[in-house]
Amino acid sequence: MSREPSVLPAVQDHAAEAHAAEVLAVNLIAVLVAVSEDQPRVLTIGGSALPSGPFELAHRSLQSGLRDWVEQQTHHPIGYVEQLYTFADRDRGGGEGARMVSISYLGLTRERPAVAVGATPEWRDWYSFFPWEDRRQGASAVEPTLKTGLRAWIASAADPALRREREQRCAIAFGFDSQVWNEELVLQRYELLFEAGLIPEARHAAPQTGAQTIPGQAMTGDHRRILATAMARLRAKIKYRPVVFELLPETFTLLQLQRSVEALAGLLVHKQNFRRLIEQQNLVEDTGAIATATGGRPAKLVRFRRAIQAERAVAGTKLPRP
Amino acid sequence: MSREPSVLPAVQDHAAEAHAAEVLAVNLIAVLVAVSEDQPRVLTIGGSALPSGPFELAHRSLQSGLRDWVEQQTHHPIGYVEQLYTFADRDRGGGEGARMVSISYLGLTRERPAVAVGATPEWRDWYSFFPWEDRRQGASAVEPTLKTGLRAWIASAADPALRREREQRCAIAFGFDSQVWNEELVLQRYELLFEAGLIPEARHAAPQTGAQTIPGQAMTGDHRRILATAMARLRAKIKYRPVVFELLPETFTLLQLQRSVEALAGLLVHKQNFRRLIEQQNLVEDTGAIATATGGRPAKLVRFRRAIQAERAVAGTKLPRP
DNA sequence: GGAGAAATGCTCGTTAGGAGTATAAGTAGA
DNA sequence: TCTACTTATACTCCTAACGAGCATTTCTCC
Repeated sequence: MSREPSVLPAVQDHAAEAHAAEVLAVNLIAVLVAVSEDQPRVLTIGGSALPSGPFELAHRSLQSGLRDWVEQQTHHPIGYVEQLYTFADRDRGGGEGARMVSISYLGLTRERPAVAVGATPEWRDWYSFFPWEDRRQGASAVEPTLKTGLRAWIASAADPALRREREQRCAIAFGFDSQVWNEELVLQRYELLFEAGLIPEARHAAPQTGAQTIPGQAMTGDHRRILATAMARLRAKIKYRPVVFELLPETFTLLQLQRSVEALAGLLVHKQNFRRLIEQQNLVEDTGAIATATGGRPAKLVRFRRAIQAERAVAGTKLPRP
Repeated sequence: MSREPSVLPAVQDHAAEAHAAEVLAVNLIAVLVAVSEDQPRVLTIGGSALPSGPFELAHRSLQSGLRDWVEQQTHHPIGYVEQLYTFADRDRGGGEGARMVSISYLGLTRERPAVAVGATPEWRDWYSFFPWEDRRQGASAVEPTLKTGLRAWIASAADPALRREREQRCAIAFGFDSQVWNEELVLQRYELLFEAGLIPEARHAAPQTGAQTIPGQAMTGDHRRILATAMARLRAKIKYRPVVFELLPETFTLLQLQRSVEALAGLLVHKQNFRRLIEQQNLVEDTGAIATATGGRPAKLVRFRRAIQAERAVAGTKLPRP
């Protein structure tokens, strides 16, 4: 939570109901996610910024403000919206004392008819911003670069205690030293790389080790961090709440469902166990239709049982291990 | 998420980077929790309001702003702070068009030397606001009143579909019809009671059924809802992150730990299984000291192993069933 | 010295979930 | 038409996690 630079000392005089409440600009930022062709996509403006806009008095509420203008931009209804995090930046824009409060949201939407590539807004594969987060083919291609960079950073620690600490944090976040990869630690990994100065945004913090920058596109301001937050939240959420369905078409096959979960988690799962899980939770029902196979035996087309939401405090789509 | 009244229609003209960003007052609200004498307490101002204050330019960040003035008020360090939710209310204070954005936080602190009762601020048992949430002695005393009220509300539904829906929501939230009580659904329960007009705050919404109001103290504005949010979050969190320790003294016995968990969850747990869980997770270590028993065989005094935080992506204190 | 209260140790049975084997039913191409 | 390949679907096995009890130990208080 140490996202804000610690510039000023703490103040003591703010039992300040005395002077009138100060006013600040409030901004809404959306991380809008869809899945197409087995890739999770995120909606960007100009390729490297998240859509964002001011919260206005005319808006009915924060959420509807967000909904309104996102739908206007994408011309698609957003099924699911949830608040992510609110933060305040001193740095941002307008000099001295200016302050903006940003409220970020995660939104899920269906795969939509393709929008022209290069257009604004544009859907981008979220792994183009976080290549190391995709481990569906095993360790990603950037892994060696990343490991080298982190090792250099660990080694560059002045005292042994600090070195030990860095070592441990890396081990947990990246699954070094026989630890397992935890797909939910997206934000921790990003923050480590940031601290280690291994990503372009960090070109001012942390003693440079001279190590090269990790592949993976940067984003405007701290939008990449916000995306990391969204990814972490979504990866956690699909395990205990059936939100994946917001990303799928009305009817789908179990494999499609599985591929979507895998795309989000960045991990492959055991097919048979995945099906068992879905079935025993009664999450889907047959439509009677059969999928025109892409190869292999045709699969039943199923649909999400919305009723399940009402029936019980729904456990959710757990995902089995690879 | 339908907390804001739907007054105005959605607006369409807000691709509005054009006109200058509008400015709004930003408020910080704290739900500060402690446990003493096996009761969870929440810090109130004037007995029925949560501490809150404006976010000011002088504050280093949102979190430190909160920390600053809460510590100033309570004269105690807060070990743990996490953001809860941000909302905007049209209604609140200064008429027409005035709008305030409120950012709520959950804070955990140690049991402190008692503050005089009746003082401001004052620590209050959180079950005095939510009597139905304490099921450590089995169903609470208010349960019959509550059940009657809800049944009346269900019956008052115009068409059968609506009736059926209400029935189901109650069954899930309150564990009617042989469903089990889920201690995490604090907010859902509150919202149902609100909708049913069974609590004082709701004295304007929903067709009154004439049923009496449920016992349980109301709070200023929507503070009771925020407290519900905090309770839900905390009850969920203690199951997968070792945050209970923030509420305990430096050294403690396993029973003390258990009682604290039970106090928060509002449920009793199986003692032996609870110990097994704690032990196999290596969450605590012996201090060598022995507790001067209150009755019964003396217990080992243990302390929380802070190291655990670093060692692994810590699973957390799971709690066994009653 | 007996009763009561807690601490602590151990067992048992069920279930969730990880992993693998086997078989069925399509498509694409030789 | 036959073969290879791909995917769907059904079962089996095994282990760890966890809910539920029983039993024993070690105190304090009558």
